[in-house]
Amino acid sequence: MTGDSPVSSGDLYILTTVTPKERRHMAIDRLDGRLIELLAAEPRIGVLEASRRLGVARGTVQARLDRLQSNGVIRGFGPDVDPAALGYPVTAFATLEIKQGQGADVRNHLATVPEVLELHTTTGHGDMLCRLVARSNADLQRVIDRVVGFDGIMRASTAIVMENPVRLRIIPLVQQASGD
Amino acid sequence: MTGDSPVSSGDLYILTTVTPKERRHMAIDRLDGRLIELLAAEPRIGVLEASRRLGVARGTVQARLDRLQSNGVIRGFGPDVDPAALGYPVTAFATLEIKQGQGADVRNHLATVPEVLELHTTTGHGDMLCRLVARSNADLQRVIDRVVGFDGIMRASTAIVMENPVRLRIIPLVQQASGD
DNA sequence: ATTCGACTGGACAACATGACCGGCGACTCA
DNA sequence: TGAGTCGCCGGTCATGTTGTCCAGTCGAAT
Repeated sequence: MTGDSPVSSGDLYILTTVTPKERRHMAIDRLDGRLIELLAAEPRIGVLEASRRLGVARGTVQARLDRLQSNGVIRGFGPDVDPAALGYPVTAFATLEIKQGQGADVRNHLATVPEVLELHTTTGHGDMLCRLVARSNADLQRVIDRVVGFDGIMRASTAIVMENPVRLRIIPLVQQASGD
Repeated sequence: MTGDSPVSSGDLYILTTVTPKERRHMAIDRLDGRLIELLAAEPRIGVLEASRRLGVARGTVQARLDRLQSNGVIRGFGPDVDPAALGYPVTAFATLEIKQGQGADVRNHLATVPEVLELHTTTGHGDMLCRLVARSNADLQRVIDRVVGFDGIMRASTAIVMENPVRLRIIPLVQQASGD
C-alpha cells in the first residue's frame, strides 16, 4: 500500500511545464485538501471520525487516503520530533563551498553527522546548504568543526537561527493547491 | 493531553548549561528512542503492536507516548506532505536583508505567502532566511517578487535547490540523544 | 446507450483502544 | 531500616474502530 512515490525529493528536481490535462491527474481537490487539513489539525483522528467531520462516507475517506499516499502527496505520518526538546535548542544554517568533484564524498560525510538534519545542493556561489542543530553555541562549534573537518570542503559560513517566526508548514500551500 | 510544549520553537532559543541532574529529567532513554524509531519507520502502527515489537507491556508504551507528547519531544503526527507532489517541485532558500525596525511587519507579510514554508531570523549579515517553493523556475520569479515586494525588505539573494541528498531527518539525532 | 469511476450506506468479524486493577521491584529520603 | 513513590507488568472490561466486503446511485466520457 505504501508504494514508491512518483516524485522522490532525493532526485534532481526536474522542471516541467504542466498542461491542464496533466493537472487533472496530479492536483488534489477540495476534499483532499480538507482531509489533509483535518489530519494536520488532529492527527490521531481515525478514518471513521474523519468521514463524519467531512460529511462523506467512510469508504471515500479511506480511498482518498490510500490515493494520497500512493500518489506520494502524503509521504507518511512520522512523529514530529522537536530537536529542542531532545536537548538541541540551537539551530543554524551553514553554506558550504565544495572542491570540484568532491560533492559525493561531502554528501556521504555529512550524512554520517547526526546533527546535520538536512542537506541541499544549491545554485549560487555557495554549493551546499545544510541545517544543523547543537546543544549550545559552544557545542555548535564542535558540530561545525566536524562538518567542515573534511577534505572536500573549502569554506563554510554559518548563520545561527535566533527566532523561527514561521515554522515549517504546508497547510497554506495545500489550501492553495486544492483551491480551498 | 496535548499540553503546551515546554520548549516552543517560536521562542528565542535560550542557551543553557544542562546539569547531569536536569539531563535525567529531559533526556530520552533507550526505550523512548526505540519507540520513536519504530513510529518513524511504521507510523500507522498502533500502541498494541508497538508494545509487541518493543517487548514491553502495552501500558508502558502508552505511558511513554503520553510523556513524550506532553514533554514536547513529539509534537504530533501530522501528515508529511510532499510539495513536489502537490505541483511545487522547485525549492529555494532566500536570504533577506531587512530595514531596521521592520522585522515584525516583514514576518507578518511573509506569513501570508503560502509558498513560504519556513522563516527564520538569523545572525550574519542577512537578517532572515526563508524556504520557498514554486511550480517552476518561472513561477519562482513570481514568488520572489511577492516575497520582496514589501517595503521592509531591502535585498534578497536566492539559492535554488538542485538536489536534496539528506532529507529532513531526526532519527540519527534521536539515536544519539537516547544513547542507542 | 453503455461503460467507467467515484461515492454511498450498510453489513460483518477481528482487532485496538482507553480505562481500570493488584502486584512487583527499584529508588529516595527520613 | 522502613515508608513512600515511581515505573512497569500482565490481566480484564466495554466500547469503538478497522479492513473488507457488497449492491446501488450518480455523472462524465466513449
